[in-house]
Amino acid sequence: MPIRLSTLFLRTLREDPADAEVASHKLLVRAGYIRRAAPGIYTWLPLGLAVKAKVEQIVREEMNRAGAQEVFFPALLPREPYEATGRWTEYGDNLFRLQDRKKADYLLAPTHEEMFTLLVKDLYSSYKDLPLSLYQIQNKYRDEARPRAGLLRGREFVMKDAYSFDVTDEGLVASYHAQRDAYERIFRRLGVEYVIVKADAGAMGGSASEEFLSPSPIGEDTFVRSPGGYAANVEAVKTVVPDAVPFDKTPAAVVHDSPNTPTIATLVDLANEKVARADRAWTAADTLKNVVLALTSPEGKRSLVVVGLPGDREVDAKRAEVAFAPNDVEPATEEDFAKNPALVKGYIGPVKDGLAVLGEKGSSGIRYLLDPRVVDGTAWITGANIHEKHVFDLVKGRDFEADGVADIAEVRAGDPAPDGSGPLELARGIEIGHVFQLGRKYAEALDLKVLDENGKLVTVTMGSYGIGVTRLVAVLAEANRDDKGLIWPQSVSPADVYVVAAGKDDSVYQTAEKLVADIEAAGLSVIYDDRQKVSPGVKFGDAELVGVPRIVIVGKGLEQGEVDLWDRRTGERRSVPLESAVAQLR
RNA sequence: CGGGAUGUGGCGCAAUUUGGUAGCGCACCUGUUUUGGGUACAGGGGGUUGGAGGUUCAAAUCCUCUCAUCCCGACCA
Repeated sequence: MPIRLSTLFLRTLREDPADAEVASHKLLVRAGYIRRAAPGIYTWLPLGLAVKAKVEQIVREEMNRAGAQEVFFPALLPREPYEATGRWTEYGDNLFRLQDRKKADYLLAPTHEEMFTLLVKDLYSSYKDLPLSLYQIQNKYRDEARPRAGLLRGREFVMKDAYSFDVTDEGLVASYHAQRDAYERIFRRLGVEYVIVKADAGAMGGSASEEFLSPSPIGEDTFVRSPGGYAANVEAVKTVVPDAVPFDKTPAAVVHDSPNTPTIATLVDLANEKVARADRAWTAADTLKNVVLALTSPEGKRSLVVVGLPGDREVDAKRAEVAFAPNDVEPATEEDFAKNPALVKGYIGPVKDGLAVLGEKGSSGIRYLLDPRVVDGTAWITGANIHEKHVFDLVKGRDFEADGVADIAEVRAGDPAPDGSGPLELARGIEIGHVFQLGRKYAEALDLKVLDENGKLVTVTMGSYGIGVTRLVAVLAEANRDDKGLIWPQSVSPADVYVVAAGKDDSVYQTAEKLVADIEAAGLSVIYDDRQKVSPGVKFGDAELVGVPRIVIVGKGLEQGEVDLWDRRTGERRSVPLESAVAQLR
């Protein structure tokens, strides 16, 4: 049966909703696909549900083809499994927690690693049962601090989450690639542009991890890519280490007075004024900035670390977070400085009077790490650890050393790609999928073990694979639209064909009715605008807003025995004989 | 959590500066009209102006508090 606009639960809006910012959000609301129920929580109307079901079906088919089996967990879960893995607390405020009448703790699941792990543990106990891949398509709940852009970042959203279970590391890699391949097929079928970027595994633990990002200016994730095809999250970019340089011609380090130079900019100005060189001017890149960070371990122990990096670069908070995980990272506070008088704020450097200050062998004992660009032989202007004094030509490998490397400086456009494939450019993307080799973290925490062929208990290794289904609907809407409305790819359109009956004669509606039936008999689904009292302009406007890519207009062409085929994407309209219309649509 | 903005019928807005008892467009209902680009006309229903307290003869408007939403940032598989 066709979807009839005369009875469809739909009210299109002429104006953009005031609370919507991005185009996909405005259009999905205006065209009657979704309604906001609460911040970051949306109701799906019939048209929206149809699109969501199309996306889900494609995901389902490719998951099944990849050998994964569908299950369905509750969204409402008890606390205990999440307590066992530490995530009841680790998830923090983002977790929706609630209590039943007996005051027992529950949560609305933000993700289901624990439950899948326990389910497999519940039923399986032999290596013969593995490998195994399971998945579900289900609502997830995260109490986001700031939901935004409609479906893009909601507090309730639909996710396909899959998990693989293997005995061996090689098995895990195979399962991982089966999912990764399925993802590529899914996004190709959906017509979604994507790039695969190397990602950091973050709080999920485990090792190998890749993100599928859909490039978009409204994306929340910044990634880098090179002309040679390298792509990665900024967190995952490894800085290219320059070769060591000779320093036999570099003059000995000299301390200069540098009053009122607490910042890099003021220091560079002073250097050019008082310590001018013949060959070129000093720049921020000649200075070594020593940033003091406070690390807090999971046990709550606080310690300081100093990181030296070229003065023209800032610390990237996300890269720092990754580099120092599982510790929390924050800038050192006044209190930290007060407790460590060896650190002369604004004038921090690795040596004072030729003796090491920073580093575990230094007088302060504070750990000292360097940006990878600070290689042996490079000379720097840096703090002298004396108020209002800096040292010039301090050479790494000659005058100072460090305890190690900290690759936490910001990545900039033009930086070389780690694999030598050219200069990096920065781009924005929306995360639409994520594949992880989790390893044994969850299996260990929840004691998922099977007997191997020798009758020995071995811990299972797992992978976790997510696709944001409702987010994909928003991504598709964002990428497929014009100023008139949505333009769905055929693969997810709420119907295959949209038939507009334009006219007032009953004969127009009778003919359209027959045509709709014929189209459906040919196996295509139809949305049929059968509203008799609505003017053609309104019908055309709604057709464009709703965005079914193929539209058939039944109206005044009937006098010549013709109907119009209207391509929503190109705007092209052409008249064809009524009898051949169905054949042309197929 | 920090910064900014906004809360007025279902939706989008005006009236707030200068207090006088709420108005416009869309949507909705009735009738006539129109039917290939959001027809036209007439009539109609619907709002205790986010909430609480205060000032005043009188509060959407002024004051205090509070709640909510949106945007930027922080945060975030």
